Amino acid sequence: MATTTTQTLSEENYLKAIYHLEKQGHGKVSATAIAEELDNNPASVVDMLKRLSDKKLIQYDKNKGAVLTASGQKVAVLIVRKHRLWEVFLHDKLGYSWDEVHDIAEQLEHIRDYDLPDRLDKFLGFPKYDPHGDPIPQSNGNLPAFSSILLSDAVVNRKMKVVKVSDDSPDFLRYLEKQGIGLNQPILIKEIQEFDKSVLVELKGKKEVYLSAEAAKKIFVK
Amino acid sequence: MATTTTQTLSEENYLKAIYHLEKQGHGKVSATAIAEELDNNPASVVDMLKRLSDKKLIQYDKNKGAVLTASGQKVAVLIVRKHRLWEVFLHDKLGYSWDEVHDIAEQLEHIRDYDLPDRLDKFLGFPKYDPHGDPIPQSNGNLPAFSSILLSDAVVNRKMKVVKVSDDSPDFLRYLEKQGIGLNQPILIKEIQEFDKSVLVELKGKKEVYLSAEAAKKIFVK
DNA sequence: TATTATAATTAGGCTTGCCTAATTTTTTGA
DNA sequence: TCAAAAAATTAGGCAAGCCTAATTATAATA
Repeated sequence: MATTTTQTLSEENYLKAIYHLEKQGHGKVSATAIAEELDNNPASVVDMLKRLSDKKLIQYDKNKGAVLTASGQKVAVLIVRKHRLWEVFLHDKLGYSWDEVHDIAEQLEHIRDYDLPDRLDKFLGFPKYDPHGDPIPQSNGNLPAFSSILLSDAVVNRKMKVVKVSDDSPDFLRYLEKQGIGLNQPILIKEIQEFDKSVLVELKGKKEVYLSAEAAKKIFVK
Repeated sequence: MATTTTQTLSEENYLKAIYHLEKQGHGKVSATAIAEELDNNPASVVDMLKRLSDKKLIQYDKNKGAVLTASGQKVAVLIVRKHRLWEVFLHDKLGYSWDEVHDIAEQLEHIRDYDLPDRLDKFLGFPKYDPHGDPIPQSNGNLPAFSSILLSDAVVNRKMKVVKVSDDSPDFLRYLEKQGIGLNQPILIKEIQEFDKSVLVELKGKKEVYLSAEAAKKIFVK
């Protein structure tokens, strides 16, 4: 009974937003949280949640927030898969830097073709992670295993490797770039300041950099 | 004074349609012709022509039809460039057949990024023609030289090569495929029937095929 | 608990881009 | 030239998605 309907661009963006918010796990996915994520008005969100509910893509209850149904989840995961595959394409094949790929992938993720994600996946050599270290959902919807800790939770004097950043905004990524921090790069945590939780790390070439607590909370290491 | 505004998806499709109709040169580009091309209602077309006129992307006069302005032309050519580059990507890199690429490129052509067309072009090795033999506009808007004649206008007993088809619909392309006709393929025109203008051609392996006058009018040879 | 702040909802409105039906204009050809 | 056919336009409407402003529920706190 796979009544496979199609989603509008806007519906896809809502499902993706709900998926990300569920994943982050800051409690229930409220209308306000979605509005903030998508930078639009709570009243608009209520409209859309109604529509997504009617289409059985989510369950919505004012008190419990929005929850993806199995089919909503499937749609959302596919969008994330496409987004991350396209990011790899843009980065690896077209030479875009990691701070440029997100916005373009934001458009490419909506391209509809049954075969395209798998063909792209194969063409790219079945990558496991995107240029920000985020795991790429497989064709079956599974996410590759991924273990890491926040840089802000790391132990001093341990050699680690940057494996993911959880903020793909150009501003943040360019800031990291400027500090000399990139994906898969070894770093040594020298000290964590007590008073402001800022982290002093040593990069290749003995270069030392202070990262604010805010930044350290967006960097995952292993 | 390059007041570079952005077009909606629908506006882009109208500009592209007008571009193609201008190119075909069946006289003026009327509202009805556009409606037919886009498979929508003439009343809707009038709406949109008004909007495109206001934005100075076209000039519209009921009697003279729609004509792209310089800036409208620029937008249209870029869309065509993107469409054809993506078709090459889908065909050459992802292994799609020539009847599958059009519909996906129809979506990809709307992806917006200043650098993308040029980067894609470079990545693909600066192709001159798409998988249907249509010339790809260069970065500066120029079209590569292209000389060919319609198969229906060809002379009997001449060895020629299929260089372009002017109908990218899957049905037509799959029909050609089934007949054994593909791009860059040598064919010998054996005879043209007087009574129905159908064309008998010889393909590789001495295989002989009758093509209807309608089909022959959509195949370009050189 | 009562008050206040926050969240959710409702009502009403806007733009885009499409539609149908009716009307007017233009073209064609008898 | 004039009637019929074709093309263009106008009027009125609709759904998707967004908005603001006003209202109602819920949660937090003095």
